[in-house]
Amino acid sequence: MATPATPFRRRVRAPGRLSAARRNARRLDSHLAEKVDVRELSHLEQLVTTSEPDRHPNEWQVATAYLGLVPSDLDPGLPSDTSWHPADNLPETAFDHGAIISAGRERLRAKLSYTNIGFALAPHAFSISELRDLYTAGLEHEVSATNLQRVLLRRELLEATGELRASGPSGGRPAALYRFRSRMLSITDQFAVLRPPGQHG
Amino acid sequence: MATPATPFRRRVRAPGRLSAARRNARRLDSHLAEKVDVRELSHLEQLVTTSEPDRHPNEWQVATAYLGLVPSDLDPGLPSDTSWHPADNLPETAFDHGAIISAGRERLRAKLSYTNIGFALAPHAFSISELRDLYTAGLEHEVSATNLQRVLLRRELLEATGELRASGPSGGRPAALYRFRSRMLSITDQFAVLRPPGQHG
DNA sequence: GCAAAAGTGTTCTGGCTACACCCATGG
DNA sequence: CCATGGGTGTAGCCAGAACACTTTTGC
Repeated sequence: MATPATPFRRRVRAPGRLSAARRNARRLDSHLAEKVDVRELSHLEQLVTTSEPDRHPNEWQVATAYLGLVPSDLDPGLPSDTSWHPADNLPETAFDHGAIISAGRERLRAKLSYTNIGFALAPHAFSISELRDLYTAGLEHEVSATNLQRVLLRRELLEATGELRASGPSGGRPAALYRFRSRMLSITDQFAVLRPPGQHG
Repeated sequence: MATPATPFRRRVRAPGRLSAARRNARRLDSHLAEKVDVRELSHLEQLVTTSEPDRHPNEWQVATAYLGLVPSDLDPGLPSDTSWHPADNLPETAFDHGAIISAGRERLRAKLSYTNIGFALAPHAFSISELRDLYTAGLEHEVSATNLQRVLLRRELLEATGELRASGPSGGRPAALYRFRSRMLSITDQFAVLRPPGQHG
């Protein structure tokens, strides 16, 4: 996937500003909300905290990075000084921001395997191939819709809604729609791993 | 394993004090060192940062928890107001400390599967059954020395030193000694998982 | 009919677990 | 010689990957 319109994106630093994902450590709910409406985030978890004693002349500053996920059918508005960037086409980043972004992607990648975190990326109802695209982007490797469907059904993470999506202008069988059984993050399969193609397993 | 003398332990709060693992966020090297000599830690990684705006009347306090590992053949000295506790027989913990400790154990458990982090728990040279005890404690489930040996050799994490450990007073074949090939933490097998017994796979 | 997209049936794989068996030492 | 602890050989298992094939739509 060459990430044309990667379905998940991550807040990064806009020129001259800290993004919402990197505010000074203060009360989370009141300050992340300055940039993105936290209520639109389907998942939020802490990544790392860095202290940068040199930045400010009189006091140590502590910055905490968060990973926030947004369902693919939402596009939260941002203030004009902040913007979205596809995760694999980021502008230059300063300091350790590159490492933090890697950590975020890595965290998502891992949790896609053994938790139901997909619910945080997906709309309430979706076809398997739509979900496949989300997993492909999150896992950073190709995923087969065929197998994804069976893995997630076997694990009982998904259930069919009974609805069908009308087929597109070029035809094709209408897709059955599914939803996540639960929208609470939980470790559903402690030891499960989704491997990239070519890594037989 | 009912944890008789669990070979890994974790700093926890002693009455009326924060342990070294939970100091206020300041420069790490200078403040963890107040309690434990950081140079004795074979591994140190950040867990979570919590801000507790209510604790101090005039300022927000930010506390960062770390997971530090010590090789099983060392026993770092502590100040008299601090002490070691076996991880599954802890004194009462306050606030979110219980969750933080779980997070630490969980982190170790996960990394034992897909990294070479065992080097941080083990002495420089060890027998497989000694290592097995460390893995058993860290993974929190029984581990077969037989299979552990082969898994870690196949992954090329271990190498034989060529030395033998003299057999004990009750006899038994002398154990071959091994060492970790590398003592730098690295993700050696991204998709590997060590499962508990009874979870065929 | 034919292309496109979705879905099903089935086989294959490989890393890990399980288990039977062999080796070296002490007393 | 036998108990004890260490080590090897090999079979079994199963989640998930691979792939062939069937179903449903648009034109």
